[in-house]
Amino acid sequence: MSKSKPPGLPPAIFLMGPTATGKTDLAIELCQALPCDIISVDSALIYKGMDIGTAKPTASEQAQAPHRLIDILDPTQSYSVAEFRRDALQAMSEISAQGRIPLLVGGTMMYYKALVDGLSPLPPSDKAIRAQLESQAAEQGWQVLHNELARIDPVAAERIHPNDPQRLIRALEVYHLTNQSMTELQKTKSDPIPYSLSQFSIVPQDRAVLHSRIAQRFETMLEQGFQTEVEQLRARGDLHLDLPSMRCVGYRQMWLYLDGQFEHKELLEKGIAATRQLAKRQLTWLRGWEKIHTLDTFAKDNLTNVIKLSKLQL
RNA sequence: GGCGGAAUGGCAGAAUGGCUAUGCAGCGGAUUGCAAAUCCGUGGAUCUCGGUUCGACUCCGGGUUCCGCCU
Repeated sequence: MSKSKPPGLPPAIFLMGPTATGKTDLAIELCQALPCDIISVDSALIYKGMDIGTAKPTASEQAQAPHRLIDILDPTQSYSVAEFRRDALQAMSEISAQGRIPLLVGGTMMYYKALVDGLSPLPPSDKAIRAQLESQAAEQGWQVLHNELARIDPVAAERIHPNDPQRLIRALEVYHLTNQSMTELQKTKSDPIPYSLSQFSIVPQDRAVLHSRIAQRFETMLEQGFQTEVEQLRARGDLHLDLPSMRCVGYRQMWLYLDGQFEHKELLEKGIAATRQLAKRQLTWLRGWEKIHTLDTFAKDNLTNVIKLSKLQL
């Protein structure tokens, strides 16, 4: 073990990137070359029974390289960034303790963000308060809630748009739960991540190529029985479109298709478009990301480069 | 071949003489316990040639293409 960094922080590797760019393949190669253990950073792979539509690593891929934080929840459940951060840090410390390197792989960029930068001591969500705020909005309109937020937390109201129910509810919820404004609480932040990070993203250089890979992959999912997978989830009877799991890209569109909301041709269009939009948002996160090495999906020397660039910080 | 109808942005689709809708897709951005979520912003069009008119997506004529019906 080499140790060139005075603080002696253990190493960790991040492999980020939009959907359909080859993260899993490279991660498995890395595991064969370095003493790495994979931690999934993906808000959809956490769900059991959602395999085809999430492009979950196959059984044989997982046999080659076990992934942590996959299949940890039932689709009726929900997860959160804070839970992810807790679970990921736990897994990272276990891996490091064994003298191995945590390799974080996935595309849920807010999870990475929270992991690297930490979170503020905000309270967890509260179902009852959310339900109450939502019914208030249904009666009085979201503008009323926004006005209320402007009174208790003008700074947050400034940046949260009145049409953004998710953030509006969260900001009000925080206040109701703590009697302090979100802005006040966000002045405190948890410690930075105690690892020496090597961060990579993998992306095809040409957007058109990314788009065609996305289209191809969605069609492959259909061939692999994606419709049946969603039919089975529907048949359980306890799932619905308001659950985070069923709002995942592809699942939502398939659900609506099975409801008879549109034709098969539109399913294809809408599923692919939703995936492209996801990729675009992921690219937006990546564009401003600090200390990142960008790899090209089609480069032949990605493995070599990751090893070389990671060692610089080991 | 004849008759009728239609041609508007990548797609769908309004506007019948004077402010060039709108939706979807695309593109850019935001992002602190649902994030594969949620939200914000945004370029781009009247098939072609001529005519009428102060002014044409709109009215008239020629052409082209498409659709339907008939022979």
